[in-house]
Order: sequence, then structure tokens, then C-alpha cells
Amino acid sequence: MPAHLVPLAVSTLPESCSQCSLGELCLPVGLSNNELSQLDQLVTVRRRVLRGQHLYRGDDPFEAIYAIKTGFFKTDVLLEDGREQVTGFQMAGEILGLDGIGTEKHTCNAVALEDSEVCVIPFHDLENYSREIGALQHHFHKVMSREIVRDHGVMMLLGIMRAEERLAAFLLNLSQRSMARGYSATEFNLRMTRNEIGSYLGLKLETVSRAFSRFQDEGLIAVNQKHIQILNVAGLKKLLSERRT
Amino acid sequence: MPAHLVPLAVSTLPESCSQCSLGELCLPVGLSNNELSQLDQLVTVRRRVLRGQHLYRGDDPFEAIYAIKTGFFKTDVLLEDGREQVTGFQMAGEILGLDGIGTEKHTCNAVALEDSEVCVIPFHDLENYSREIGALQHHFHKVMSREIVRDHGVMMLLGIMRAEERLAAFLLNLSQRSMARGYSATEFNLRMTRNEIGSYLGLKLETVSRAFSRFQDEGLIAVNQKHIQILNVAGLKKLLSERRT
DNA sequence: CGCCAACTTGATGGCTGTCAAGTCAGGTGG
DNA sequence: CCACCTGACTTGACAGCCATCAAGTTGGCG
Repeated sequence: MPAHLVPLAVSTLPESCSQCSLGELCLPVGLSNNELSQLDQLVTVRRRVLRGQHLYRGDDPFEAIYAIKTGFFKTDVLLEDGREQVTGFQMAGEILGLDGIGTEKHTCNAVALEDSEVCVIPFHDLENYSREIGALQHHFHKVMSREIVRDHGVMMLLGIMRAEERLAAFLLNLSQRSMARGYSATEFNLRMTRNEIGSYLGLKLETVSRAFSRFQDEGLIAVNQKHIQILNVAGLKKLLSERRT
Repeated sequence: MPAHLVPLAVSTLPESCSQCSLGELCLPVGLSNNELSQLDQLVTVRRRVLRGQHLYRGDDPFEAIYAIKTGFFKTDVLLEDGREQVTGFQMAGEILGLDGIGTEKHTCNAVALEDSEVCVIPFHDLENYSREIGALQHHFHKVMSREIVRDHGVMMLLGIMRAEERLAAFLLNLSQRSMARGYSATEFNLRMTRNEIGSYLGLKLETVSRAFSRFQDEGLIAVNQKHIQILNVAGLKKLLSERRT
């Protein structure tokens, strides 16, 4: 359908959880139709966050968690001396803000790496609905648990992998999440800078750049600035399993 | 009271959550007496885990989470090639097993580093009680959130700190948790080996050993095998804040 | 066209890993 | 009781990976 024929309303009307195309990637997993319509009452506000803007900052009061509807975020923690540790990159369907529940303040920053839109889920309301909808409660617990497991994976990256292993794991992870969202598993645009990748992987940007170049020389990937094409998935995976030391 | 006069029943009778001395360190935070007695129905089984034994292993089916009543644990993830990443050390009052909720299988190993006892909290029951007891639900969410925040702290350790900074942060963390449990903040016995500390901190055991020695030379701590005495808390903290690069 | 941020690439250095030897503490068995 | 053994730890010498410093390139944007 030519662009001028697409009804404007499709993109401007509020879209409910029950109609959201993200579906199983987000919170509404295994809910009945009736329960889904309750979710629509829980999630009534959406918020646009332009590239470079903060969704929240460390120390902000915690009031809601956020489901990414469109866009791409990073979360990071800053040390007093200015050093940054990127704790994660989040894409559509993933949940932001879980760090704030424990202290009722956010403990990291969430920054949009491209123009994004998030669904605001007031946390107090979520807990209320969770008490009525067992499936929602259970799924929320799963989301939190998976975040913990994901963090353990990052610890392994940082604790025992070498530079090229870390970058290979990073690319394979992006590839897999891209595929889960219906995009290409082998070709995508990085939303983050080399510096941000490095901060996430515990490396300096030069090291990230060099690893990209080496992967390209070896025919594993094709790099053109932020555009990445994975040419040899098996080769990347092999980097992870084959340990010499 | 001489040992032979201590009523045997004190140590052998099951002790309920409502009588547990750990209190605020564990799950029962901000519960009414009535709610506490409900918790007593939730937590009815305790399990002894001797030093070196596993509480659970990766891939075990997930059925319960565990509150440490006494003892000390480590959690770790093993790579196929045998390398180990220790993801955390847990002491009395802390919760184990949250990693398993998301996939219904445990994703790491939990090993007792001394003879320990845990309270078994069947997860399905916990969710049921959570739906009735709002304070329990909320506190459980806080526990999970704090685990995520803790993991972010480890990422910072691994991602941007140098060896001595990591070890200083580690010692200060142990000190603070020791104090929270009513033990000395400045003197304690390490339950883990240098190798396990190194795995947690992303360092080799020799590096850990050298850092201990340097701290001792500088008068920051006194080390005698596993016995650690912190002589200069401020000095250790200074190591964290003063960054030269 | 010019500026700037992001990136690439090279040269050098340092922190930590690796390898090795030796010490120490605890436990076992003769 | 003591010799022995083993695992944990310490310390030294050396090496390698990655950080640092530096210079140059590219692409986007006013």
C-alpha cells in the first residue's frame, strides 16, 4: 500500500496491549482475552523518548517500569570520576526500570540510542493487577529472573572471556534478538558507538575496533561503520567454544 | 549457660519464620503478626547442605527458592571447557535460586562453602501467598530487584576496575554484610579460596594473593590465611575513589 | 566547505596472566 | 607421634593481551 493511503489513525491512535504486535516478546504472555483487556487498563500511557534523551536517571524516584514499544536503549552506571559502565542494551519488547524496585529509586540511567517509544507501567498498579492475574504475576517474575540470568551472562563475558570472544558473543546475542523480532539475523545496524560497546564489554573502543577489523579480515563479518553483516555464524560461535588457555 | 544445660529442643525443633532471628535480613519484612504466621505455613521444610555439597546445580528443575538460615554459599556458572565464573557469595538471610524462575531450570550451581542450612520456599506456594499478602509480594520484588542491582555492581567491578580496586570493593562489601549480621565489620574469616575470589573478581588467584600482600604491606589489612582484619577502612575506600587514569 | 564526532590503525607500555618453585597448614596413616 | 601428602597459598620471573597515546580517515551536518 502506498504511503499516502495508509490511514493516519493507525499510527496516532493509542494502541492497546491486546492489539500490540510485540505480543509474546513483552509482558502479555499466556493471558486470556479477558486478562489482556485488563492489561489495557494497566498500560494507558506511552512516552516518546528522542535519541540521546534519558528515560530516567540514577536517583530518580521509581514509579513505573517501561516496556519498549519501538526503539533502542542503553542502561549505564556512572562513577564519580566519569567512567561509564554500560549494563545493557535493550530493544523492542524488553522491560526497563527493574533496577528501581529495591530502593524506590532508579540505580542506573536509561538513554534512548534512537527515537523510541515506551509503554509506562505504573509499578504499584502492576502489583495490584498481579495479585488478580496469576499469569501476569508469574510472567513478571520470569522477566525479572531472566534479567538476573542475563546479568550472569555479562559477568561471564567480563570475567573470563578475551576481547574477541566478548565481541563474538555480543554480535551473536544481537543477531539472535534481532531475529526474534522478525528482523534479519545476519544483517543489522548497530545503534551504539564503539565506545558504548567497549564500555559494555569491558574493553576500550580501540580494542573493539581492532576486533571488528580482524573479524572482517577473517571473513567472519562485513563491517561498514555501524552496518554489520554476519558472514559466518559458525565461525563466530567457534570463537566462543574453542579456548586455548 | 554451660552447653549441657542448653535445652536440646532449642536447636532441634523446627523454628518458624515468625521466630527467626534473621528477621529483617530475610523475606519477612514489614509483615503483620497475622501475615507472619501465614509465612510459617509457606516455609515448612529446611535442608542441611554440608560443606562442598550442592544445593542445586545448573539444569536442575526449578521448584523452590531458598533462604539461607545459617552458612555460606557460592553460586557459579561453568563453561564447557571447565572455566568457572563465580557469580556471587551468599550469606545468612540472603535468597538463592532466583535464577531458575525464568526458564524453570536452574541456570547456575549453588555450593555450600561451609556446613549450612536453608529454608525451602516452594515457589508456586510463594506466588500464591504473594497474591494474598501484598507486603510479601512487594518485598519479594524488592529482593529480586536488589539482586539485579547487585549484579550491576559486579559488572562495574569487572568492567572498569583494576585488580586492587576490585579486591578493596570486595572486602568492603564483605565487611558491610558481616556488620549487618551483627558480626565484626573489621575482622572475619573468608569462607572461599583465593581461586574463588579470583573467579568472582575476574582475576587469577596469584593476582588476588599479590593484592592481599600489597594491602598488608601498606597497612590496610592484616592477612593470615583466611583470617582478614581490616586496619584502615578509609584507606580501602580511598582506593575506590581515587582513579588515576 | 569546514568542523566535529566517530572510527581506524600503528607504536609502545603496563597490568595482569602464565609458569614455576617453594612454603604452609591440615589431615592421614604407619 | 611424626612423617608424609595434598591442597591452598605466596612469591618471583617473564610474557602477552589490551590500554594508552598518537595520527590520520571517514561521514554527517550546519
